[in-house]
Amino acid sequence: MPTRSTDLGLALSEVEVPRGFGRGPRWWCANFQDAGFRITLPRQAILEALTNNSTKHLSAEEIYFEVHKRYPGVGLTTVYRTLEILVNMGLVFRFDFGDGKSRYELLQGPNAVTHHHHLVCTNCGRVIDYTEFIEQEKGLLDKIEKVLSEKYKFNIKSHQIQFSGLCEKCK
Amino acid sequence: MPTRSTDLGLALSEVEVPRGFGRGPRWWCANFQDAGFRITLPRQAILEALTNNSTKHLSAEEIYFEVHKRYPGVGLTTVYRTLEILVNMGLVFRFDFGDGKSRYELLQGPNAVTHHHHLVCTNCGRVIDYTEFIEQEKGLLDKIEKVLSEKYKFNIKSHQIQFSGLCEKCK
DNA sequence: TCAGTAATTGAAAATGATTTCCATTATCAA
DNA sequence: TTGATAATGGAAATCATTTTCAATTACTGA
Repeated sequence: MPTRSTDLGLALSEVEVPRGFGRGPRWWCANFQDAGFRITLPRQAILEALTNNSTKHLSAEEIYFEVHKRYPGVGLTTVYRTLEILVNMGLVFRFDFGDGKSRYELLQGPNAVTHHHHLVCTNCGRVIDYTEFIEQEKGLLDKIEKVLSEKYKFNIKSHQIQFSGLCEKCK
Repeated sequence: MPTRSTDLGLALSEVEVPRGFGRGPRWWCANFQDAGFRITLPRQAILEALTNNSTKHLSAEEIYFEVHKRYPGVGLTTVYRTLEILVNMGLVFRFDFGDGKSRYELLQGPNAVTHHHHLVCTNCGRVIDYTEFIEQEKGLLDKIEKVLSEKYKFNIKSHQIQFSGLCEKCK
């Protein structure tokens, strides 16, 4: 049985790897070790949760609940700490839709979402990931990124476009 | 003397109106009254502070300090309440650069900034308002806004573009 | 001009997301 | 296997923002 347990009452199962992706469930291990971080069970659990929910915009607490389903020993503090590491490493992007809590999305990995363009209702908080104009946006954004990187000496890691307004119900 | 005082110890001075702008210091009064809100001294002070600092990205507390210089009787609670009204009316835009506090910028009025495109350092929090590519961005964004408004039945009020990364010092 | 009335206010308390503290536990290089 | 040290979880602390509430104020109609 591909399960092992620890004193904390955690259990790590093997993750199903979708066919067609070049990188397995532990694609991030090299990132961690190169940066001097250790591979721990809580971190594996958190990355598993992020990978399995890459199309959602989970908050830290929602990630905690998600992790908690399978690894009840992992604490909310560790979720926050791990997310900070992941954001700093550029593996995860932190969004803010104005509802007072940060939201997180995988930037790299087997289920990474690469397009972070949103339509946000400022009243009810509904978020739509729109995928129209990807190509046109990409062309312009790449050009802008190149120019800004050089002019302002920034090492640009990501970008976002956000339209805000009122959705049909809230108008 | 163009100053009057109240029981709260407030003092409202006349505001210098820059020549060349079509709208005076009270351009927002109609917005407030049409929406059923009253014109009060604290609200005048807060709009004055926003107008005089339109190129900065002030937090609620910074706006409070700014207001406090001339109107020491105005409380932080009122600053928050007024900002919420202004954001809902579309006169002010609320940003979040990831440092845990919201930032506010005038969308309308004599000193309004219309271009909300930023380059943010995720380490030190430095924010650069870049003005390159305004025309090209505008063309594409207007087109996207039109299509998204119709498709998703949104009443879009504003947009933002944000590039995140590390500045020269933090690399 | 002058109340009457409901909106607005400031201070203090409450809230809620995130961080810090610290004693315990787990990872991994030697 | 072991020891140094990184990582952990729970509790407490922090900090931005919101709520509560009694006092004050702005605007309405007389």
